[in-house]
Amino acid sequence: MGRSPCCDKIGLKKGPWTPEEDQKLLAYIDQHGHGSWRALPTKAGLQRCGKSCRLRWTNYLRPDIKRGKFSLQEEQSIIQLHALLGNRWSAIATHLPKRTDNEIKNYWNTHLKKRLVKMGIDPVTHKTKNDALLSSDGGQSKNTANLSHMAQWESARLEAESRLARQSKLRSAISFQARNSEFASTSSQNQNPGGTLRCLDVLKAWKGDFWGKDREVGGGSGGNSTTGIGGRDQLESPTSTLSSSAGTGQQHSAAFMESLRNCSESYYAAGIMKEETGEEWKLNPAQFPSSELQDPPFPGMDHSADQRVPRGSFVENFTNLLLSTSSDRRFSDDGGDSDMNGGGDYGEENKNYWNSILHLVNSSPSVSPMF
DNA sequence: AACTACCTCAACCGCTTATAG
DNA sequence: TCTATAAGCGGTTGAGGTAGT
Repeated sequence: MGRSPCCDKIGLKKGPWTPEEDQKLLAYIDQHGHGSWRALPTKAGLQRCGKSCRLRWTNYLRPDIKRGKFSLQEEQSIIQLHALLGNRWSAIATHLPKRTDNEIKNYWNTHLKKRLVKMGIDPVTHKTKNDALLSSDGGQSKNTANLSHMAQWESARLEAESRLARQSKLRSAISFQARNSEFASTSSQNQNPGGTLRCLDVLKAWKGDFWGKDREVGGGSGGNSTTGIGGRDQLESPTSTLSSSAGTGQQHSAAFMESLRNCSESYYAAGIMKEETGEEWKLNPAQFPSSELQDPPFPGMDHSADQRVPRGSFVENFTNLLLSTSSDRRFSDDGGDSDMNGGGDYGEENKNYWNSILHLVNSSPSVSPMF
């Protein structure tokens, strides 16, 4: 399988973009959408490869990118999501809709990682040095295995969500031409920058699978989604409709319409609106067998029934599981725990740490304002 | 002022995955 | 099923900026 020559082609420019090039790219995408990135440079009159154009657009020119300093909350979000997802920058970026994966990655490597190291926390494992020593005792293989198992499951979920997103993007691209005549610009919509509205909130999907959907729509019991208007719970998470009843779609739409009043890009809004109301995010059972999404081999869960109701508090179980890897706490199958050997202040710290991660993904922090 | 070391981040590289034919 | 192509993603690089000496 031969690799395309990309920028090695003679005559293609590399390096920093000039304002003139930016203008050309912006003007072209404004008018036509990006379409095929490979074909774009020729059509737009740019001496660049398509890949370079795509990166310039996604990382810099996209109109909805929030640039500048990261807020404290954004920093916390990144750290916590990194603890959960690792170096999955694109996945992390979906939780920080106005930030690009590249920006988050850079910020992590240049700021946050160093800060964690200074604090004595391993930026890879998110464990303190003490914890690393404890782990080396070797008495926690079971809990570590559980955590690993969960991480693998989460990875599988991310991949599945990713597939779904790509399919939806494709459909969007197809419908783009039709919408193009109505809207002056389609660039944001077509690209769906950072998944602003389509954020693949796999973690919420996960939560939703276990907790049911009444918390997802209109409820927003946790975190900052207090108004129900313009909040991510209602707007951007495609997964929020994955397992909800058909009736919730209208609720989504209503909340979404409300949020549109704050949206300066009507074309953008309309494009997504179509998808929200058009059941774009409904699961295709053929591609997502229910078992794939609803059968996590997770301790403490009752897998026997169709409605997989956790026997205990899912958050509690999850936190305990995570915590157990550092405090040698056994995790029993019925959600209980026993043999609390270590912990103390340190265990409490860890519990708070991981609880904060869960809180983050459950409550859709204030980093999520849509526009 | 001049030099050096370090930092930041836009951009590139190359691998992986998805998709069309 | 196989192959070629396109796109996405994460790791890395290097030019420009800044702080320290």
